[in-house]
Amino acid sequence: MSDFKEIQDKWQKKWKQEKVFEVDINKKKEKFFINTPYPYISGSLHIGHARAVTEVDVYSRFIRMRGKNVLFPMAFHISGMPVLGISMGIKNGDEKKIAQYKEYVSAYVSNEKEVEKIVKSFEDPWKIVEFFIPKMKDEYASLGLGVDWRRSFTSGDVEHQKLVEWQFHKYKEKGYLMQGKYPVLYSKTLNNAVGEDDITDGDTDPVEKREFTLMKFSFGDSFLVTATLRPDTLFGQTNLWLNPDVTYVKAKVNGEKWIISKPCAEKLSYQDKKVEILEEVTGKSLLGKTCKAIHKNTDLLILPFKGCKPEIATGLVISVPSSAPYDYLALKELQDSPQLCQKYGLDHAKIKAIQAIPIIVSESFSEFSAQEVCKKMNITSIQQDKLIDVATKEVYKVEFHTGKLLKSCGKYAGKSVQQAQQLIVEDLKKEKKVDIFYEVSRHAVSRDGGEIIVAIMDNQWFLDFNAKGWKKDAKQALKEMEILPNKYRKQFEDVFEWLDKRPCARLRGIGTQLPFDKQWVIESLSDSTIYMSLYTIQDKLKKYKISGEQLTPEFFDYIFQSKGKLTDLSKKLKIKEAELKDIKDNFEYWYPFDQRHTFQPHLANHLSFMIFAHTACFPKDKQPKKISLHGMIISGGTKMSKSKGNTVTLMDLNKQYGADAFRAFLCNSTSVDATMNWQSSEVEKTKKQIEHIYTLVQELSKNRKQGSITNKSFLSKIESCIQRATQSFEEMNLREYSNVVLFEMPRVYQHIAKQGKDIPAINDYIFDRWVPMLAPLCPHYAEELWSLGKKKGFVSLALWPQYNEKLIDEKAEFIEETIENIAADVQEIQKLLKKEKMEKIKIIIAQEWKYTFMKNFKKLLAKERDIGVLIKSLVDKEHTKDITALVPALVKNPSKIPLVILTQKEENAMFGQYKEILEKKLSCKVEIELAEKSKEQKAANALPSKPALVLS
RNA sequence: GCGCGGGUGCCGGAGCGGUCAAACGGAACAGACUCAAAAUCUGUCAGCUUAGUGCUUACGCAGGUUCGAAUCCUGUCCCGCGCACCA
Repeated sequence: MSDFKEIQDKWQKKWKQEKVFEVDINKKKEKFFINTPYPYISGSLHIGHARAVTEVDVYSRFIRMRGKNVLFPMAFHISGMPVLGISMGIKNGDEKKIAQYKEYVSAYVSNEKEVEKIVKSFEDPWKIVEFFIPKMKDEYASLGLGVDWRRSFTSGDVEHQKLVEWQFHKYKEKGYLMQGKYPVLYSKTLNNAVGEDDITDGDTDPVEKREFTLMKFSFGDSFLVTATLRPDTLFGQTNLWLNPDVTYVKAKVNGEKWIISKPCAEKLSYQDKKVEILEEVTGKSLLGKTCKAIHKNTDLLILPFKGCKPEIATGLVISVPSSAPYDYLALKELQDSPQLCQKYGLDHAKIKAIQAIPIIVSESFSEFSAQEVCKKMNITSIQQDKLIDVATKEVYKVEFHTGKLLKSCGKYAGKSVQQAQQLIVEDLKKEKKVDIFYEVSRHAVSRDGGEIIVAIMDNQWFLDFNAKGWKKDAKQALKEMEILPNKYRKQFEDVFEWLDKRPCARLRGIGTQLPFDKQWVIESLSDSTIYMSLYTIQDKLKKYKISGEQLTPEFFDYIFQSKGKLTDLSKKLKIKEAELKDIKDNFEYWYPFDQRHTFQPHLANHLSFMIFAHTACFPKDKQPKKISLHGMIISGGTKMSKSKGNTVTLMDLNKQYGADAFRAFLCNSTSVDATMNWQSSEVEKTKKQIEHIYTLVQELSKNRKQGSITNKSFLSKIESCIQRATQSFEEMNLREYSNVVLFEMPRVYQHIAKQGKDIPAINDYIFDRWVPMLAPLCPHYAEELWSLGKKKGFVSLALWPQYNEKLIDEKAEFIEETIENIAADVQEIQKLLKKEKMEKIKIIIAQEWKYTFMKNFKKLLAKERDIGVLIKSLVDKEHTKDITALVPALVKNPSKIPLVILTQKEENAMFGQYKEILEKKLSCKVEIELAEKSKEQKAANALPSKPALVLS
């Protein structure tokens, strides 16, 4: 057996040398442009990266063999934070990152000193890109991809950047961009917005932004400002909590005097507020005083609760003892203990008089949910904070979804909690009694140790998907697009419906600057929505040495939108007319792309943006034609991750299994849209299977000669294999296709090979078909077999076999099956009889009338199920008894109706023909007789294609 | 919570109104080949039954529609994924 590695390298080299996959305009052929999202540079590639490209490759190889001019290009994405993050990590001496990248680099470079030098150079992000891109190309190529690498680029290349600039000019012209306020996670030390990977443990314990409602309680010339997540409990407020040990501040916030915690004052200054601290106010000094309620004309007592933390929100909390377990317990503690009140100098009687106000009932709680949940969970003390947190969540969950406001809530009575939250905040906002404050969901720090808070950007750039007409255009484009599988269309529609505004630029990261506001960098999902168009012209831009300055908006207007005049543009940009025309011709020939194949979770973001972007930038006839989606990939039953150690890189893959085994496993283990589970033991089996096929085909190729094949059943089976493979492929059902070439074909071949007849002709026939059929799946083995079989040219460029429908012969297959069934039945009976030797087998063919009956019955059954009616219409006087017995049995078990119903004569002839074969196989005499002439009792049991058997 | 997808035999995983005890693969068991093993091939692989083509219980759970449901509907439990600046 030849080594897969050797074969793989040999053919990959040949493909490259002979430029097999470099394609140009060919007006004689129909073009097919397929692509998949460009991968992000981040180190070694793993099998997760490989799924989309491999599926595209297998499928596109089929399309190519069907005679189309196939373009499969690929590029690389480097925008955004990750590359920058790597380089910053290395610069900052992040040991984990340095070790990780040393490992990656040493996979390619053996000299340790050299490795160190290279990793050090990664302090410049471009060095990372420069180092990894060639490696990634090689790794991709090792999968046997038919990529036209001449058209490759990165999202940092000038051509790409100019394209994106043009795109954003288009957005601006159409009014699809807007600026506004936007809350972001923000590091105080980095002075910048941060993402998950900038935050310590941000990936494992994500930080969310929470929207608090600030309520302003009048207190002399100032306001005591509390923060709550439950504005719906407004009417249950009984008092105010603050921490007696904390020193608060009085601060001027947008002109008003607010009493809040010190950290809060600082945070507010990041949230679009003007803040000036006036003086300090101790918590103690406020205890026992009152402030004005905001929803009615009463006073609220200010009471101590040590659970109020100055770091969270304002450090002041409004008390709702009916719904909030903390409030209920804190109040109860004071009410139960005159001593405690005395300690704080409070009037116990006044506190004792405070009563929880019922405001909400829900599915599982009464109007005193706080009290109830504490009782249920055995919470008796304010000290049990872990339990109280759980209780609070539980109450909130139930009340939020099922709660209704009671009469006590004035005009909000009868509203659901969800509705009330919105209405109350809206109304109070009008009266200027509330404000909005954002807080992080947990204490978090950025990697340099700085605190994470929420800041409001007030000139954030947004893509406005609701801008005039955009959605309508996108929906229309979607309508005309093919979605595979189509079940995802509805999801697209839903996503389109809720898409609103999306921030599209950031203040940091690698990428293209917003051309009209250069402090912003276009965000990395927004800069990768129309780059597929660049594939059509990138090689020409390089060939004609077009510079960045020449790639002006007019240039793209002309190429992509046919705006402007060739002669004027040529003069202006100093590009030769012929060159401009060639570039445009290329775009016109290849675009739009025929298919984009990608990961299903991209649907709600990338793919949707892509459709929107295309409607904004390209004419109607250049919209994407088809989107196909694949499922995710897991390893050993769980998500791949470094920490689990179950990541399989393409380098591992190449060492152990090789491209063909991987391709076969990928396509065969599951359907395209389902989750694929990588299990090395299973891959091993697939590898064996393809090696087995390789040996088998190699052997059979040695004994070939054109000739006629008498076995019709065999021909029929192979022709239907081709038919099935072809049809499956057309629907991109790679699994079914691979089933046919990996399992069905060898089975059929081995079955016929055993009969030992017409072997050279059979070998010749199957070789010509099977090898090309294997080529999309296992291109390396297929090429090798093709050349071993002395065929000319690349099988990758050969034509896909045509199937001959006329040879697909249900009857022939049926006959063969029937004979095999008879043989099996005989052996079965023999076993039951424990009969070692048989002298004779009598095959008794059913009575003639049963054949006509069966034929009629089958026809009738298609539209009639009523047994009574069936009997009535089928019965004849002679066979009443038999028919009344047969009909119910056949209705109940239609599997007894033969697939093909022969005539008695045909069946008799068939058995006559196979008599000798049966005799040989069963090694005894075979006698055939018609039931009409038989004296055997069993003769009555015979049915079409199920003769009665009598052994002796 | 919202949205989407899914729960099938020892396992992976097809099937999406009748030919379904359920494709295909794997494991397991028995047999052939072999000195032996691997590979390969053949058979068995829910249970019972039988001179064969028969019966019963089965496709998360509970109901329903239908002559007929793994497949359609309703409810219910469980699992996975996405939820916006993150590529």
